Amino acid sequence: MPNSEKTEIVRDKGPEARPLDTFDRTILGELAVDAGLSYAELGSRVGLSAPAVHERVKRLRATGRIRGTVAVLDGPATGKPFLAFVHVDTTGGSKSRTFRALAELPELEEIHSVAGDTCTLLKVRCASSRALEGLLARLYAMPGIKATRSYVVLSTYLERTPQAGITEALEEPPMDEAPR
Amino acid sequence: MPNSEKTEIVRDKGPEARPLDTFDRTILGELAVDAGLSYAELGSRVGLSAPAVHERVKRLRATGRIRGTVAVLDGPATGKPFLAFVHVDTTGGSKSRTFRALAELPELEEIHSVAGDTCTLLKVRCASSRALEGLLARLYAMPGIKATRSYVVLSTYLERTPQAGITEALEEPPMDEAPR
DNA sequence: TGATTGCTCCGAACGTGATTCCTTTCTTCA
DNA sequence: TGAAGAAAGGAATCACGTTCGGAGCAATCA
Repeated sequence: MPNSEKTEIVRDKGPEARPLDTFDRTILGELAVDAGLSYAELGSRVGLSAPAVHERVKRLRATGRIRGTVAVLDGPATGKPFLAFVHVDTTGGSKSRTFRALAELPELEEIHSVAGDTCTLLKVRCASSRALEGLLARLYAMPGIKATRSYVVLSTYLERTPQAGITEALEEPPMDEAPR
Repeated sequence: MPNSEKTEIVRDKGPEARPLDTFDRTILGELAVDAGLSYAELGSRVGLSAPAVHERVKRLRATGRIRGTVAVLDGPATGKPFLAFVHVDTTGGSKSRTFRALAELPELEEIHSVAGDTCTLLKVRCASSRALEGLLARLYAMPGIKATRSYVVLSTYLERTPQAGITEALEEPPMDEAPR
């Protein structure tokens, strides 16, 4: 199972990283689904030896393609069966201070600044609707919070971390008005 | 590093599982942040020996508290810098067929059925705004899709998988109208 | 109160797999 | 055509996951 750091630090290449060949993308695809694979198994799936995939995974970590490996907890099974998305309207003000305070709560899973009819989108997972109420109360106690609109999740059909695959077909020009 | 299965199958206790003591919750908290910890390191952090935490992690897996361990990929670094949430209005119809088709796309990260002024909420990560356009085009080609409203993410301040912690204070009664 | 049962923890030993080293091969550039 | 760099494979080493046996502890029941 691909270990975190532990190997000597490989200098972060930053933006000068190469463009991800097929091997890399296959490795990423496998690890995004199950990071508990042995290098031998991973190697046989992508068609490389264990040391070779080890080298590539090390590089994928060093270049920031892999941010880390985590255990995925089950919300309901760990006491937080209640999931909601909260749109927030804010008036100007120091959003980063507010966000930092929110991020302290383990109930907050995502905080995005979005374009649309609201400013901010939160993903909240908590124990009950009462806990959401408590969270909203805290929200309104913060400066610059104008309004919220909550979407309570009734059932979840899919929930996963970023995947490696890219559907090329989505990029095709939608209209046939010859770009040039 | 906590391995997946591999150990003999421990009978899934289903709902009869115990209520998660402090050790369990600490272990979950650590693994939700970094699943690459060795059992020895994990043990020293929670105050147990390696075999003891191994036993507990095995149980946490068997009882479904831990759904799996995955590598967290970086969207921009893997070619998908564009993130959006799409609210979808559907008229009755077989949603599960539609959802299954959508889940095939690696661009789809989340599909929730929600309560509110829309029916469904999608989280989409793709290569560009054009790809989102292509995805919306596919959406409208599906039966029962009435309207969509998209929120394009400008910047992400927090994004993580479910955490183990629970903020008890959120559960406190919001009003002082003595329940009894 | 005392004995028994079950559970969980720890120390030590074992085996597997991660990690490294080195050689070979392929590609690229002079 | 020759040289240099990168990358993959094979083998060896080493760390860690995993198991085993025993001890401590709490709860149950006689």
